[in-house]
This record gives sequence, C-alpha cells and structure tokens, in this order.
Amino acid sequence: MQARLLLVEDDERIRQALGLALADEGCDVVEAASGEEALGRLGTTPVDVVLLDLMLPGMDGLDVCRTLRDRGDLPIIIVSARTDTADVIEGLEAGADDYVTKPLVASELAARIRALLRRRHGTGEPRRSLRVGDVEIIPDEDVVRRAGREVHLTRTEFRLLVELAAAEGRVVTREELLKRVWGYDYFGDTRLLDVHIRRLRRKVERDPDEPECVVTVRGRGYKAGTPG
Amino acid sequence: MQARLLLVEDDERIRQALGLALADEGCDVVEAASGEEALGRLGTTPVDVVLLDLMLPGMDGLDVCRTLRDRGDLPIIIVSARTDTADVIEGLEAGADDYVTKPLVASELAARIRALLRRRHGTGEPRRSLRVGDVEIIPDEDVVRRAGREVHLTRTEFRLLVELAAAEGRVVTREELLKRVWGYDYFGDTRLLDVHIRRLRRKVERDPDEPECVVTVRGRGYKAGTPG
DNA sequence: GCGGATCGTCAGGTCGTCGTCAGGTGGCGC
DNA sequence: GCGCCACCTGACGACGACCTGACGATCCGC
Repeated sequence: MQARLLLVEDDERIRQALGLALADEGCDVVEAASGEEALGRLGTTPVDVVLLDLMLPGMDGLDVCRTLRDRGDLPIIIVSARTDTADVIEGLEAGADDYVTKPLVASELAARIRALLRRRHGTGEPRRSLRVGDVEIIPDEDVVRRAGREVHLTRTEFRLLVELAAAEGRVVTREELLKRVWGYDYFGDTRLLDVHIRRLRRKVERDPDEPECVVTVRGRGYKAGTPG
Repeated sequence: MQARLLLVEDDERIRQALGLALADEGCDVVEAASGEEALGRLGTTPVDVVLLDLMLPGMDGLDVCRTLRDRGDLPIIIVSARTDTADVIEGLEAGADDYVTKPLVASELAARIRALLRRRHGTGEPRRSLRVGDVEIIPDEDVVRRAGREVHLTRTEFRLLVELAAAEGRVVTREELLKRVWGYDYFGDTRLLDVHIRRLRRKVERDPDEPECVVTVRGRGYKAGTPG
C-alpha cells in the first residue's frame, strides 16, 4: 500500500509501538508528539492520512482536527480513549472521517486506513503524481502536464515516461525499458525504443534538441532528468 | 441533511426501530429485508448510503457488499453484531467504508453517515447534482441541464454520464463502464458502448465533433472532461 | 394495433498509433 | 583526423480502436 501517514500522539511509548505496528502493515509512518508539531510537519511533508490522538499537550486535539479540515480535505482518523457516543459525534463533527477507540488493533486500523484511501481515490491507492522537472504525471487520469498545460501522450509514450520517472533519476537500461514496456526479451539492437523516445521528447521537452527530462546515457540507456 | 439511505436488515423489529430513529435524525430511509431485495431496490431508487447488516437470509451480507462495490462506489456502512477484529477487517476489505457494531446508537450512526457523505461530496450534504463542465446532472430525474437548458437523456445515457461524472476526471475503462451500466462481465470487444457514447455526446456536447465533456482515452476508456 | 422511444447489432469509414526502415549525426577510441 | 557504432530523425504502411449512420427488435402508452 505504502500510504504515508502522520501519527500524532504524545505518549512516546504508545507512539513508537503503534508506529512500528503500522510500519509492519506496510505504512510509511511519520510521527509528531503534539498538535503544533503535526501542523508544522504537514507544511513540509506530503501525507496521505492523519492519525490523531485527542489527548494532547498544548493545542486541543479537536482544534487540530478542525484546523486540518479547514485547510484541506486530508483524511483524518481520530484515535481516542474516550468511548462515549457524545465524544465520537463531536470528533466526527469536527471533521474526522473515522473515530476508533483504544485499545487499538493495528491490523484493523490499517484496514480502516485502506478503506478511507479507497474512498478517496477510488482504488485504495493514494493518487500520487510523479514529476520530472516541470512535467507532472497523473496516472489515474492518463494525463501529463508540462508547466500546467495538458500534453497528450500515447499509451506507449506514457508507460515509457512512467518507467523513467519511477526510477527517480537512476539510469534505466534499454533492455529494462524494452522488457517493462513491451515485454520483449530482446537481445541485440532495435530502433523501436529510440523512435518512441524521440516521440516522447517532442511532446514533453521544452526544446526537443536539448533534452532535459529524458536524458540519453550513451551505451547504457536513459534516465529522467534531475530537476535540481 | 436529508440523506437517502437504504437500510438492509432482516429482523423486522430492529429494522423499524432503527429506521424510525434515523428518520428522526433527518434521514430519508428506504428499507430492505434481504440482499436480493436491496440490490433490486438500488436498480430503481437513487440512494446516498447503504446500511448493511451482515446476518441476512439468502445471499451473504459480505457478498452483497462486494457486489455493490463492484457496481459502483456507493458508500456502505456495515452494521453487525460480530465484533472480532477479523470480522471488521473482512468487512472493510469487502468494500465497506465503515463497520459499526451492535448495539447501535442512532445519533452516532447519523454522525458517521454525515462524515462519509462529507468525505464523498466535500460538504456533508448528500449529492443531489453533479457537474461536468457546463453540464449539470440531477440524479433524481433522468434530466440534465446544459447551460440552463434542459436536456433529456435516456436511462442508459444517463447512467453512463453519471459513472463518468462520479469518477471526477479519472479514466473509466470500457470494461468498468460495461460492467457498471450493463452488468456485463467483459464481453470481448463490443461497439455497444461506442454507440451510446455517441448518442450521449450528441445531446450534451456543445459540438459533438469536438467532445469536451466525454473524452475518449484511446486504448483505455473514457473520462469526464476537466473544465479549467 | 399503431406509433414513438429506446436499445442492441452491424458494416463501413476514419484516424491515431505503432513498428520498421534508411539515412544522418555525433561521440569516442584509435 | 578517421572510422565505427550508438543514437537520432523523418517518413511510411499496416493495423486496429474508435466513430458513424442505418436498421430491426422490443417495450410501452394511447
């Protein structure tokens, strides 16, 4: 799944234990010990879900929840020791998507997280977009944008670009690309790949003669340009 | 709030009591005593949320859940007497958005319904209309308006448009559309879909030769146009 | 029973996409 | 500087996904 979640909990022992358990469930966990710290982290770190304890030092948990809801539509699950109906309703009205009570079972929590992400993106997978320079790739929409403008790619071009983008700047050999995009187990030379790289560059490069996004690594393959 | 919800529960006394309690909370309740009856009602009645008991005569509750999830993204809350973690996880994995255990508190249930609808529509109000560009869809009738003018769609055209609009710009594959609108389980290559897309475009597109609302994604399917 | 509305099928046409090719360009070892 | 080889480039034909108009079947209200 690899959902990235922010765990907001002041008790260090609970936080660490829960963090480890959720990591075991396949989550990428970021921790915060207070509401202020959580809001700070969210400014810099992209996150898919927030797990929010209500008993926090300083800023009240419900206020953190309302603040987050004000700022956007980030999924929020409240984790609390209080089981009263009134508390649950208050939490949900404050903008939480779910309210679970301690003691917690990590596997159930993970299932609830998956359900929430599925609801949000239709698939259970977070809708992440990939970037290469000023080129943004949105797999769900089959759309690529360069500097905000929509660029139409064919199926093959799209998969090629995704493979390169997913490698995050590492070189992807010609053999790997042929295998992953075409399923070829090809030995020897083929111009197939070159042609499609060419067509891709024509569409995504600012200047196709000076490639920045799709860079040739002579004798090995190609790599996505590193924007900084 | 006036969310319309379908209550699936075989025990008549529980069903009536819960139905009344939820009506008090401002819900518009439709009842069904079995999975089969529920699926039948959904074919004719537009509903915002399904409350699904797992202990049903005939068709298994989890199967009902999976079937619903297969057909679309209708919000589902499972209501069950079983409290085991394994049961909860199974329910959520079957496609439910939430899992609450008996005994129930109607006010909490209503709060969870509101949270779910808020997540889905951004406002907490049940969705009574969808938009694609300057096309507005009113699910209660087989009617859409384009730039204020009323356009009449047939049942099939309407469901097609709703499926695309609900995906909010994501690509919906031909297989998905065939399955959700016609109930087909992939029928190889068929022109059925094309024809209805064509007919739909004739009615909702400003210029049917330059589709803006219903966009073809070659090799995958269709998507609702992103206005702006 | 008649007529309109709606639906599914079909055949022919269009056009996007793909793979191949032949010739050109430029880096790199000698 | 020379030649080789990896890669670039534009063009072209084929295939198939999708479009389009037409037709017959079915349903339903009158």
